[in-house]
Amino acid sequence: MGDALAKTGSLAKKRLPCVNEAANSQSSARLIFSTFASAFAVTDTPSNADDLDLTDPHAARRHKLEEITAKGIDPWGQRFDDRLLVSECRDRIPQIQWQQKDGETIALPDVESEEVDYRQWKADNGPGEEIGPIVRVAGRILLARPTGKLIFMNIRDWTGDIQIFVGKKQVGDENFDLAKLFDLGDLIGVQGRLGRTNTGELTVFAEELILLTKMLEVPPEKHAGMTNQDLRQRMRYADLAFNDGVMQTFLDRTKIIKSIRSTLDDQGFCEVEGPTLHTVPGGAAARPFETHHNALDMKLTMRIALELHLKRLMVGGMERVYELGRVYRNEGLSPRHNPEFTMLETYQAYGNYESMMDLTEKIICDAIEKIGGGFKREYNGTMLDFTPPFQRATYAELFQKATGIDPADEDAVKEYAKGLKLTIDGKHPDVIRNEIFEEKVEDSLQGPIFVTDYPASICPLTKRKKDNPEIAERFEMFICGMELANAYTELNDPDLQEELFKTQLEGQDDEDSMAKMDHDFVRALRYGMPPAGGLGIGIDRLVMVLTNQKSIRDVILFPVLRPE
RNA sequence: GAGAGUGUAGCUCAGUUGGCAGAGCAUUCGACUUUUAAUCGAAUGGUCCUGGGUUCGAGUCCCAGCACUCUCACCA
Repeated sequence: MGDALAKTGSLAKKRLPCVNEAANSQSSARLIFSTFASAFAVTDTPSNADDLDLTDPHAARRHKLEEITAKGIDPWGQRFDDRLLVSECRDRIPQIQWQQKDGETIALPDVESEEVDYRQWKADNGPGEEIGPIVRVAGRILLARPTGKLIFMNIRDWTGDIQIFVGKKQVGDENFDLAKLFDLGDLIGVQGRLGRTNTGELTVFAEELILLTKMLEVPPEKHAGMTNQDLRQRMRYADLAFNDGVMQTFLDRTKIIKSIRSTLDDQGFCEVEGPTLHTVPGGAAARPFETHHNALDMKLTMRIALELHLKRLMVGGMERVYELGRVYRNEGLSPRHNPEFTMLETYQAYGNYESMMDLTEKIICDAIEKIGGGFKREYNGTMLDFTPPFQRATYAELFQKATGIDPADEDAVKEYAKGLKLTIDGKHPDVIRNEIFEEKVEDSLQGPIFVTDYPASICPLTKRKKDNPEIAERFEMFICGMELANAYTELNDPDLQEELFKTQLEGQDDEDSMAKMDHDFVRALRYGMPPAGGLGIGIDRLVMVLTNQKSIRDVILFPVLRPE
């Protein structure tokens, strides 16, 4: 072992002019690299090679890194032009054909099918040879099956996996020696013919191998992957690179968000960016994160909602406006809560909560069409049907159905609350009603379902029903017990709004209340905000439901974690 | 913030009544030119989360702490 190292060491000095003919041959890149190689060769490599424990996976990778450098190959790669994505290789499958000796080409049989034995088929249709396009692919090595003078590898780019065939005779000694220095997780480029192996597997038959980047860490277990939740989130890069389906979930998230924007844009909505630093944390009932502005020496809070600034813009005449952005709430974590999360809020002048219901359906159904999978889809083991229109029911109906009591009967409600061991002292009747509702109804709403017409006093930013001031024109949409959307016919009476800000709801602490006085907002309303419908959608939760992920942390790339 | 569970090799996990620390994958060496989580043979690899305690002896029992997961609370 020591001998081998000594040899490669001297080799490095002899072969300083870059011998990596296989790599990209931009001469400037080579020039830069030979400087790199010489710098590396001069820098003393560990001399205690005899002590190196090569069965330590990390040490083995470091050692291969040195051997690669000693060959004059840049282990960190160069620009790699004209490559095809794996998905594009799949598009070229029809170009793989069988050419008989007389020059006639015939299509391959359905090699993917169980019944077809491609090896036998070739014998029956021979003599001849398989032909296919020359392709260049790049990706991360996920699996390797070396069989002597032959190596099968599976590489992955962000569109899929493909098999690589490396034969010693086919690629030549130099390429083959390089391939033997590849480890699982390395990023490589391959040029070769696209074809099929005897077993019918789509394969790039390598003619040229290029190391694009060496991986120095050890990959997770190749079958089980990285299952530890904490590690997955802490090292999202490894989770994305090695765990099946993770990339797809996040690409779907992007598709969903793009789809939401395009649905709204198509209907004439205008996207804006409100401030994330607020002086009054309004628009929702939540504890804010606090921060401090040095030059102004004042307290600022991170926004907990988008609402009040979007409504100011409605006053200004932006008749259809939305923001799709991050809000921050200083509260507990759970599989459904992350301290920062993405919300859509949108407002439509001259609409009401019913226009928002239609819009919600459209937003969700459009997104489903973009990511595919149909309106009937599974979430967490239950089948959900998103075929519009979604189910609708009033708050009172659902309350009555679940509890058997009339929500208008205050005494009966109080008795029921006592039965649930809820504390009712000093609480507003609507607050008690709502606690019962949350306890008995919400969790059981499989949905998607719109719950409409909430008690007015728990909705301080909502317009009351014309014929019943006790009821607010509001809906919430639930799926699997999760609240996904919340919409109002927006309150635009400045005096009533000011009144609602002033009167704290009975039984609610200041910090629990939505009713935080925002004088400028009330002034804005006095300038005249059109009657409007407003809608908020929890984007992370929507993505959870549409991508069938149980935890919000599986749809947020970098959820909040304690430091390592 | 409360309760329950988990923490053992780089990764995934076993570990019996308290009695020498185990497997698979990965890694290293050997064999193999159409493999499919390749296979076969051999080897290497440990702060058993941390700190105390009980004991002749602790991965295992007790106490405290840390981290994660789940449930609940706050909340969307």
